[in-house]
Amino acid sequence: MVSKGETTRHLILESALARASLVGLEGLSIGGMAKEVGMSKSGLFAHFASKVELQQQVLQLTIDRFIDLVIAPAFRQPRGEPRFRALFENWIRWEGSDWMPGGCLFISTANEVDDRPGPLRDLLVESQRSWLEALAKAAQLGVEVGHFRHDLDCRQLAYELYSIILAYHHFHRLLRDPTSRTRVDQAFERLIRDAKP
Amino acid sequence: MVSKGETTRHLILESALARASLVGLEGLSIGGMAKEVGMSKSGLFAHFASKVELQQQVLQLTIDRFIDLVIAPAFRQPRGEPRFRALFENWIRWEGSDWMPGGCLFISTANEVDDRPGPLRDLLVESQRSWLEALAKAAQLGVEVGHFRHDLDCRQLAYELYSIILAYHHFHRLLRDPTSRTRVDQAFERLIRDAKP
DNA sequence: GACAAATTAGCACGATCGTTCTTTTATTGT
DNA sequence: ACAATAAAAGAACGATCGTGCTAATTTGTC
Repeated sequence: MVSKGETTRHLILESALARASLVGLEGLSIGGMAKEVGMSKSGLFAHFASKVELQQQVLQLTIDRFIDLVIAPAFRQPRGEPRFRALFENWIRWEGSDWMPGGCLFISTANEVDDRPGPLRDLLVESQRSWLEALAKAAQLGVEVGHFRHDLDCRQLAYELYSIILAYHHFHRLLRDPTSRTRVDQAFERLIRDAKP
Repeated sequence: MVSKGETTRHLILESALARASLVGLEGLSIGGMAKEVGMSKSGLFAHFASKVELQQQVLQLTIDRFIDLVIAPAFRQPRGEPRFRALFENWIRWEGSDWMPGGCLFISTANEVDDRPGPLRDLLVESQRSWLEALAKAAQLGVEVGHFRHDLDCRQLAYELYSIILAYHHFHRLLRDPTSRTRVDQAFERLIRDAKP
């Protein structure tokens, strides 16, 4: 049976994740989170060794969820173009997840920690690296299967896929541009077209 | 003659801009800035009506500088591909300005305010819109001059140019990827190639 | 249902936050 | 140089920050 402590710890992390998406990981405050889950500051804090520990756990939870919702289902698609497309579509859906009401936590955290060495930065950098690796690998499989050209620069393709997602996030969330979804789709099709033999 | 007050106000804004690039506009604190310019909290604060007023002035200063360093020099280039290339190159240089040691203030501010209505958000959104307008206009001139194809979607081109710059920022600053400059150049060339007749 | 262990609350700490006063110091125009 | 004015400092405010301690409460086990 799962202990009470674990249950409330997950509850706290869940609430913190939603909040962090709005105000950033650095913007989280113990008092604010305590109010949101309806318990005392010290009662909440007792579940973690420090604030940065809590932030790490929130980020790790987000990483795990990204694997579950974006990567894993895509890797159940046939290798090559279908899988690559699934990665794109799941990623776009991820950006609009309703349990991240303030937008992608990875992107906002990246802007917070890119100049602040520490465990948060390390965790994010490592996860981003392996995500890029996965993207490049999926493209490479597309080459081997014959969907993409043989001289395709797979890492470059990963870079450009990443770039159009970042722009989607930027335009959609900051400018509230209603055409942002169409724009990212067009950019993706151009990406695929140029990757074909 | 320029008054003493104006001089120190500019000094404060200059220091605040560098600091904001590292910690974000929201991360600025009156006490911290006072220490950095070597004056008292209240002495510094007396130059502004409120903190958000100071933040607005920092952002406006950055906007003015962007016009001076990126837009204006590019618009002195011949219209068409040369001007479009100049916009790209100046923009890339902008991202590495040494007076913004923590990276582009527009990008970090975008992530901070995209869910927080207020004067900061309004100012940023408006400036970003007109920047996109300027990019699309430059592309349109390229069409009229015959450097780009007649059926080119200029706004889409602006979107994709923006996207590769965002990725450059992300990879360069978070992952410290040494290939990021090569990647963005390759992406830009692909952009230009696809835009040609 | 009693006992041990785990979980939560209450309270206080030093520090820092933005902001408002009053007082002192420096600059300006004549 | 002197008076008028602008600029900077000093001190204090209520609030909130992360964190440590102790006491009360709830949970799981026999």
